[in-house]
Amino acid sequence: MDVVFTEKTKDIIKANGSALRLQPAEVEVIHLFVQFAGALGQPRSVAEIYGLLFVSEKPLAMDTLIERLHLSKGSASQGLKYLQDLGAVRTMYVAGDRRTHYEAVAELRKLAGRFLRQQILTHFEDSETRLDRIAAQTQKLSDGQRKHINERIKLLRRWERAGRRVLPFVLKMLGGD
Amino acid sequence: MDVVFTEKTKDIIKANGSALRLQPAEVEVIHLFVQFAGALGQPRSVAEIYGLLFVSEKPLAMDTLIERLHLSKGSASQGLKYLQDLGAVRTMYVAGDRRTHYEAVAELRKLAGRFLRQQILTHFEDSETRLDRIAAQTQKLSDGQRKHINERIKLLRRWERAGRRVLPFVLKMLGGD
DNA sequence: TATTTTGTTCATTTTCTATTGAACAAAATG
DNA sequence: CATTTTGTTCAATAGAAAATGAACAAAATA
Repeated sequence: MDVVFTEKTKDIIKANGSALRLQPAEVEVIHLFVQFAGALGQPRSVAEIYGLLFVSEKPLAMDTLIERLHLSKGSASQGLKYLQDLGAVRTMYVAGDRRTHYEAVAELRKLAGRFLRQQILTHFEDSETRLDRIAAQTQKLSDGQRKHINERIKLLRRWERAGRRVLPFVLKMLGGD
Repeated sequence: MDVVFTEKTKDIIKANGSALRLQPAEVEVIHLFVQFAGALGQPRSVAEIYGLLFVSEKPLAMDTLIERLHLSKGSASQGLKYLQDLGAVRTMYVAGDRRTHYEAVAELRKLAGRFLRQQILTHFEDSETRLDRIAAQTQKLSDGQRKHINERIKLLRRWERAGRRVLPFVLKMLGGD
């Protein structure tokens, strides 16, 4: 008796070669990233993509991610774009396959650096300008208030500087991996 | 002719004493915190509360926060509880007023320390256990896969240790303010 | 003890974010 | 050049998180 595959199964086999179902160990690693992403305010789908690429031996194409993680095309496309912009994923060209393949960038220093820069440093930058603007708006306040608010502005300036100074240090400590 | 206040106006005056409307400078400072909170995934109302306490000369009662920020009772109550648990706000007892008054804790070290501990360190802790569990689940994988996944686990362990080591350093650098 | 003040809790609603999937585009294939 | 493959974009939807306000409780006050 011939073995007959449904369309869907054939597609899956064709696209993936083998190993469709996520292995328990893979699920766990992905789950780890999903949790951590939650703490950092990153969307689940992005964490799933990064997680699967992280555990996978070889670079994966978008189709594979979609099938194995049950993502929509849109999520996969956008998630990969986001990760690429962040520098958390890089593309690899695989001979004889015209699909773009992705692999996880697994260097903590790069990851943390990019993330912190994008997420935190941005805000420092425009807070500088904003603080100047605030300092110019304190005339209408009572004496006590004005004095106090100016102290606060100074404090915020110090915080900002401290934050800036810490960053390169952190990156150095996250060093070689 | 007598001046007659509506109930509402009377209440406001009674509760607040003066200075109901937020000053532009105050709005700006609050806005700064709101933005930053966004980057850290904290709710707007919490940032508003902290922001107003931060710019205010004197500790404020919940009523005042509700009126000046147009918060609901629920948000104010929950927000203050959250900030207190985080150590970002402390209560002050004001003579002759039985309402609890709050003031912002404005020491960067304390703020950052508590926040990082609550937000990040927690996840490190249970990832430790989880990684052990994953390591025990790699038998069913192909040789290549298993080898690769074990490398990844080692890497994650190093990341975790690096993260832990960085924290006290950061706090020391955020030092005296 | 009745009333007011102060504050919490939590079910419901609102608001915001992430995800989906259809429509579209560009390139490769036959 | 029609078709398939690969991928992007974006309006609509689903889902999650935050805010609301009514109900309740505890303590102070009259």
